[in-house]
Amino acid sequence: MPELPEVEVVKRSLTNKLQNLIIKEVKINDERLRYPIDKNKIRKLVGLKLEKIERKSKFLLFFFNKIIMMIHLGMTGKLFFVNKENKKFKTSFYYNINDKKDQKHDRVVFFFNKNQKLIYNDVRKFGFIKLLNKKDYKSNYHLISLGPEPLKREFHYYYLKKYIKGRNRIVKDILMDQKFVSGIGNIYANEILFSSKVRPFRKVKNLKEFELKKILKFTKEILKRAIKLGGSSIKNFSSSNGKKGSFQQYFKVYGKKGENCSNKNCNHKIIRIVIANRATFYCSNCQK
DNA sequence: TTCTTTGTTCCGGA
DNA sequence: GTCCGGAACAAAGA
Repeated sequence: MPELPEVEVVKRSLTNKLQNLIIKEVKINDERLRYPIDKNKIRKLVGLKLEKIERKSKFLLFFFNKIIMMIHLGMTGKLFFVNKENKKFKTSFYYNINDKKDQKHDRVVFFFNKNQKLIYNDVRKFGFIKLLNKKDYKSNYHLISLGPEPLKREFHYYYLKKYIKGRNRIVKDILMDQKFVSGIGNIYANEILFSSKVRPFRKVKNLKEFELKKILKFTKEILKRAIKLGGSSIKNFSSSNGKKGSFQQYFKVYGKKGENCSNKNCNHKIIRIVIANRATFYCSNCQK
């Protein structure tokens, strides 16, 4: 579930805590993630200083001298920070260190100096950790074909117009296409289209200029607001007794099948359909 | 047992 | 060759 806003929140919070610390040990509990972890490469991190953390699309990039560690959280990947008092945090969110259910899925533990730890936890193991040298990084196939970052200036009307020219695809599909724009997944695609008042299965070639401009505007607005609110936490996050991201409180359609449309003067119910095997929610009255 | 969840890749057909 | 849509895949919980 982590999409651009959640990954950005993780990046910011970890930067505060881990920048300039040195890795002392890496413990692998389970290397069988989406791609098996290269144990030899990951051990080479020992002794290196974490210089900075960046985010590209939904990827986290941990820069060490000569080595870059790329982490993708997949569906259920989480990064926990554990401070020297042994308090465990999910990014900025407090967790119970003794929660055995959580610990079961701790796949990799990074021990830093000053008694700080970073834990990669992943229930379903769809995430991955790759180690790249500078050369691999430049040609990495995950990164090389990514479209622009939606919050940057290069994601603008003329780019969009040019990209969709001659394409016969539906708008929800293209919003989630990482080659078109980076970092948007199913949840935010649903929300963006609701705010833009565009039905998810409209063909991009049939969208009017004002509709395309709304999609651009709401893409930027919704992602920014979600980052500001600490991202969205859904499902199993609710069991924690600490702080959570709160954007999910502002979902207007995602997961709202059968509920009343949130727009004033609309008494229609939110519909759920499946597009390209993905749950898709919309209001047939408000979205044209 | 079956269904659901997601991002990504793969493949067949147009 | 390119584009598009659907299926498959990963794993685990309900």
